[in-house]
Amino acid sequence: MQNGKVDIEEIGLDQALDFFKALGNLQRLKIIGLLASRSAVVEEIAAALELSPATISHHLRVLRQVGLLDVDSDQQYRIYSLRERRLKQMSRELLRLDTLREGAGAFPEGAFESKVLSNFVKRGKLVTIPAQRKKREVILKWLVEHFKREQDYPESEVNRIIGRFHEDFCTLRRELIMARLLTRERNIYRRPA
Amino acid sequence: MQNGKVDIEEIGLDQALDFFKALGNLQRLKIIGLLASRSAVVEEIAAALELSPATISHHLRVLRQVGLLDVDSDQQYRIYSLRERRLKQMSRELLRLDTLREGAGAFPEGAFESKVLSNFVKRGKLVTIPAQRKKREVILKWLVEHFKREQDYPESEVNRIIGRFHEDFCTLRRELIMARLLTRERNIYRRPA
DNA sequence: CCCTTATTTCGATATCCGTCAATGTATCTA
DNA sequence: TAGATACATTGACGGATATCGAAATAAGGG
Repeated sequence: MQNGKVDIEEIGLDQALDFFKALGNLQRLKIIGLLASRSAVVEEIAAALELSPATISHHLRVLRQVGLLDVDSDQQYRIYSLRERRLKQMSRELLRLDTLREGAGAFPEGAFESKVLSNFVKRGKLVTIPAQRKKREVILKWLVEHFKREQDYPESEVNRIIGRFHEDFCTLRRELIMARLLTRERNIYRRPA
Repeated sequence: MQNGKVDIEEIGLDQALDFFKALGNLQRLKIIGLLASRSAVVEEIAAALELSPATISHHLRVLRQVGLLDVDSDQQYRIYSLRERRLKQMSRELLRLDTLREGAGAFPEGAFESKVLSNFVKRGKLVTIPAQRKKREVILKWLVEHFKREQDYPESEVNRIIGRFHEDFCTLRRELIMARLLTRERNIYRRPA
């Protein structure tokens, strides 16, 4: 390996993908295993795995492209060897959860929610109260947005606001309390901060 | 997870292969990333990745089969979550070199060598001395097998033994010394232990 | 019970990928 | 320089796999 070449690089989702793809193949895993004991030339590996040199050459290129192999030239031969440091580095850093999290993006807040809302809210009215918990949660969160935070509401006012969207304000008010989206003390309702 | 079930299992080459195959796919990597932030149901993931629920279900099965996911039932839903311990365990143990070494088998001592020998040795005679270093090494190792270890040989005896296989015993004798397969002190030759 | 909803399974299709023969290229030998 | 050797590359073929629609399954709700 040339001097001054940096061995540690930034690892993103693409790097991880290429790495796992490279190792997600039986022959390539075997090649790694073989090179873990000693370095070798193409024909040796081909003989060991009973594959054609062309195939081995192909696999070696894949492994080289993810930085797992070093190759030295000697006469006509190219001697492949395993970069153990790289392998260890990968196994350490590739599966760090924060890396995966940011690489994958996040749940689109609104993709599922907006679908539910568009299904249950027509022309500003809540047509039915979803029976399924996950959807009901979405509706309740949407409902509670019509309340200001840290402000006192008498029960009559709560009923009036909810009543704008659905006649059964009684059920919805109770659900909001159960979901802890509203609190009640001495018949005074608040939306917590 | 059920009580008493062992979380740590033996890891072989097949396990490693399935694991890397499972992660060697962009959508599945993204799913891991999503579930690293919070657990979710199939349709949420489908919405996040803009794929059909059927496709997500397929990917989730693959990830479940390598033990990366937990699934809990709630109402009609199945809530998938990431088994972080398993992920960490895999990243620690999967790429241990000794595991890979034994899983891959070793170089078949003789596959490459026997090919060289059959090419250069005809009816017990060495037809030519291979010019290429690797093949010459094979021939030299084969030659030195005709010497007993830890035994003194005068030069005339060395020449006689080598001469049984090739007329140019002079070159071969020198090569054997250079390859340290024989040693020479005061014109006495030995094959080291 | 019938209907709705979430998920899985099945079948079909398109794409990706592993493999090898043939060809190209560089290096070494005679 | 011609010829051999080791390896890389290309093209083609076949098998694996990702994807989705449709049908089956499961679990509730009215």
